[in-house]
Amino acid sequence: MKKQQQLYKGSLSAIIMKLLEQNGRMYGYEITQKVKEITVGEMNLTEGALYPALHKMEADGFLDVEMEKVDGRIRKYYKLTESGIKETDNKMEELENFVRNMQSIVNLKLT
Amino acid sequence: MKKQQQLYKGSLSAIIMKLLEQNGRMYGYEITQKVKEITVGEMNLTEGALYPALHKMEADGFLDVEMEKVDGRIRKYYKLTESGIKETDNKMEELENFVRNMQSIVNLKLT
DNA sequence: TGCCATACCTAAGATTAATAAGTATGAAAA
DNA sequence: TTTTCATACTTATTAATCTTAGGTATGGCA
Repeated sequence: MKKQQQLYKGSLSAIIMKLLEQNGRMYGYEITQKVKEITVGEMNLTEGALYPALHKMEADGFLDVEMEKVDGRIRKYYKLTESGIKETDNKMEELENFVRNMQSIVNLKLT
Repeated sequence: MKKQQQLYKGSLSAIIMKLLEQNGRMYGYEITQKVKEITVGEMNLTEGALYPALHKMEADGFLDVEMEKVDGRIRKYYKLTESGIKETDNKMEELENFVRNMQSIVNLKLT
């Protein structure tokens, strides 16, 4: 049993937005699975964090939603709005600056 | 006026510990100045976050304190304990894993 | 039948940083 | 000389964001 990577608080929205940017549209559960897949199980987005985050981003006008019934189950597909695309760029710049600054301070070893 | 970099929550203790590891011992105010200097003003540790964090790390046994009076002012010098050194390694490994995973997900552009 | 994966949801709690306010010294500027 | 600024510490309140822990429901498989 591998140790779960804890999320640094503030990074979740960047993850969501970037995945939506890359994939066009996704539904919540799909996002959790994608993150698990990409990080080989090291990161696990909890649903208790994910869904409220999606709702907030929608309320903020960064995401649009489409409901679809697939195999008897409801899926809510999210995609970035125009404003969401801009916000994605902002978030990414912030994240990159953060990592750069952390690099300077703590001398990260990234293989 | 440059935009201040917000801290991703969870990163503060890693910053403090790594600076103490590099510099042997430091006092609170010195840590804030060091971070400002290294990041060219982009990061600004708020004192309301820093001091409580130092107190908690001391309470957790990761830091030792020495009080000194310099120029009529009290300074509290902190240094890592044995347990603090181990914790520093853990924190750094976590941080590196986090950045690696973020790399895989969002494709960070680091100059 | 019961369990598991899928797919959504929310309430309560914990953690952690920001904001804002305070105390105090000493040096430099007005 | 009075005020302002940098130094140096402190704490309480607020805000943001995640975890934990529950809940509902469908459909496939053992």
